[in-house]
Amino acid sequence: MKVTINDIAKAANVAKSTVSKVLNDAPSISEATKAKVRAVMREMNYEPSSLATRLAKQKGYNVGLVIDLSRKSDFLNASFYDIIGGVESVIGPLDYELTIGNIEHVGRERFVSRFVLGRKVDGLIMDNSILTPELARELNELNFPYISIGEIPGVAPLCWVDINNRRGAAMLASHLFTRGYRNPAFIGGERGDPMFEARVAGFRDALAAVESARDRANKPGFKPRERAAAAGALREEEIKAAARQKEKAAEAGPFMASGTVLPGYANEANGRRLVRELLALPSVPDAIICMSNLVAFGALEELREQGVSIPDEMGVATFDNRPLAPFTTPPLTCLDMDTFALGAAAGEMLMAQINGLETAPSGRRRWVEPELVVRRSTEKKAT
Amino acid sequence: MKVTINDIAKAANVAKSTVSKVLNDAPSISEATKAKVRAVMREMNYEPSSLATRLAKQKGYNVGLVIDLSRKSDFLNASFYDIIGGVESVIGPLDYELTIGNIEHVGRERFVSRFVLGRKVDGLIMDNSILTPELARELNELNFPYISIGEIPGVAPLCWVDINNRRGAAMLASHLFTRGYRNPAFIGGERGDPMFEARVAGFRDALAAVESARDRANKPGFKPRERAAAAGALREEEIKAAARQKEKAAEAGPFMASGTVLPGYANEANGRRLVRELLALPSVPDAIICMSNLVAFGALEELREQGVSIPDEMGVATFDNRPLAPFTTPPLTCLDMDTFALGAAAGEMLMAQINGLETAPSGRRRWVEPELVVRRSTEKKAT
DNA sequence: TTGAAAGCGATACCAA
DNA sequence: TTGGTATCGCTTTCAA
Repeated sequence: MKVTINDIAKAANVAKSTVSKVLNDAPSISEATKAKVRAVMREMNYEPSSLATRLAKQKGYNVGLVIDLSRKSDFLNASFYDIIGGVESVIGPLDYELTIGNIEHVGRERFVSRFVLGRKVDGLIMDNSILTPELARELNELNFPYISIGEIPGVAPLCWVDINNRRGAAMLASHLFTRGYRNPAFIGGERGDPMFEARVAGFRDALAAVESARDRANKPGFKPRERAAAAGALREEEIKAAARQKEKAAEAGPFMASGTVLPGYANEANGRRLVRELLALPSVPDAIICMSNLVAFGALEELREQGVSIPDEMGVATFDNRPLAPFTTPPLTCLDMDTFALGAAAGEMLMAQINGLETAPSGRRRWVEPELVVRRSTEKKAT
Repeated sequence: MKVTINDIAKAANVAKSTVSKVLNDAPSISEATKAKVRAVMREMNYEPSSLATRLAKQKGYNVGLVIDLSRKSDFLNASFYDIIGGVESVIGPLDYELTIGNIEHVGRERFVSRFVLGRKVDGLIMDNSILTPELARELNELNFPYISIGEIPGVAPLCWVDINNRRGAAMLASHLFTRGYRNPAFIGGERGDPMFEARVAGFRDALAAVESARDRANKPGFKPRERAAAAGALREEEIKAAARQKEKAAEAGPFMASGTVLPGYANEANGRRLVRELLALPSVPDAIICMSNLVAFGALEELREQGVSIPDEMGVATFDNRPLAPFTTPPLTCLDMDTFALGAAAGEMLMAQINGLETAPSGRRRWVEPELVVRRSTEKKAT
């Protein structure tokens, strides 16, 4: 039925070890026999058994992508295809396979044994909701290669890739300032969630940069660049924005960003609720940064119902381009995340680990930079 | 470093064949030795090598899900996570793994050899854009188990699972009639695409049922049920709808459904364009069924710009609930597809094939029934 | 440059 | 109820 290395050896009148060498293109085999053997292989439609190869080579050529199918993360859900695509794009050409593991059925405890000790895979990729600090420690002890999608602060020798959420939030806030908004708020997300914390931190970075610009506005020897750079990881455009904001502040009176942050599970209902809270504040913000598309959608709805005009009275910006940002009324200014690149980065780091390319400490984490997509929801008329 | 069956045998003072039997819980082994061996295994943290097991058993315990990452199907993209979840939910508990294969890197020709002859997997799941008739024939010849997601008309002994698109379209159209719309059109989709053809067929089923109801309206012995059932695969509610429509027709004058179908690649721009075409028709439809969310979104935009009120002057319904239907203005009536169930069905059929459960011809295809979700876009005021 | 034989880590059949 | 041994299909020394 199925043709094996022995069949080829017999048919080609050589030893099976010779066939094996031809398979691996060993330099010790003459071109003549190589050609002969290859001809036979082609003729008999031979394909080596990957199982046998992997057993003999003691290498799985397989990486595991572990997911928790019981938990429906909006983000993962929408970008899963892209992440897989990214991972595949780097491991595929290296002849590695991708197997999907569902932690739901395996169980958190038996998980390590099954995948790692059972040598099903040579490396693991998982998101930070699965990769608990304990699991990380266990894998570290076993010296087993793995990558986390999403940062995990605290666990020491850990490799991760993540969207640069902190910079992203700063970009969003800075964009709002550039557009003339003066008091942005941040809504949605849960305390303790690393992604939320990173974004809030970025939000504060931008506020600090702008405030610092204002404070120094009239002092001699003011250097907005250095100031802003010191306040957080800001880019040149953002620093320029801060400088411009400085001038605006002079014209438009005191700068009042209160930096309101209202957490809440990121769904539509909370988007609405948090906007109501915002509108009841003593100093009502004039712009909102939303944790997710759903929050933003809820916010948009509520603002419409309350008769608040977007973008003139209130600017709205959000994280993620998908699935809704281009399709709301008005379309939402947002941060587009390159999730394919995220997957590819994870794949690359994992391959580097597996193949023992010792990663310098700096190479142990990789940020994928988000991209600002400007749409009508923040197109404030020039004031 | 890693502990194997030999280590266990030595440590437990038994033959390795005995250990193997314990591993497989063979009845011939005494409880005493089982307990002893198991204790040793636990102590030594032993986990059998899946590679070795699979080689020895000559079974891969692995199914391949083949995708074409270069092609971005909106549908697959959005539901990929769910489909995977569905597949996993049935194969996981059976100790099968899921490996993702990207046909982009493998190449269409070398694909069969790699996956099938290379015995990487025991079965294949792929969508109908990958599973060409030639490939199907090849797999049939090899007697290799595979399932197509999405029907492929024509290829004889082929297993597939699919959303019941024909019934879905009929449900949508029938819903429109029930709501008092009288001349629905269908826009978007490409001729030759099985999904498009199936939906158009369902659309016509519903038209035929209603027309038949009208034709017989005043004749004695009219039996709407039998009539409608004969016209297409319609459900009871739909038949009732047809009957009600009959009465409406009597009050409201002649029934005029022209059954306009306007194909076009399913994107936003075509949604707009096709709506313009619709509005220029001699007999302008009063309702639209859209091939996809993007088409529907374009349609909504265009209608708004043209000042056509939804749902009063024009009803709009669409396929798919995701990603936009709940979030448009007005929210879209749609057909929600249970893609998790689709994946699960594919997994079940594949497992049945792999395990040689001879599937009766009737079991060779499985429809997943869509669900109608009614929203404001078709809430015509009672006339 | 080629071949023979010993693994890789399990399973499975046949004796004991 | 257990143990010995061939086997799965390929790789990898080590001799020839």
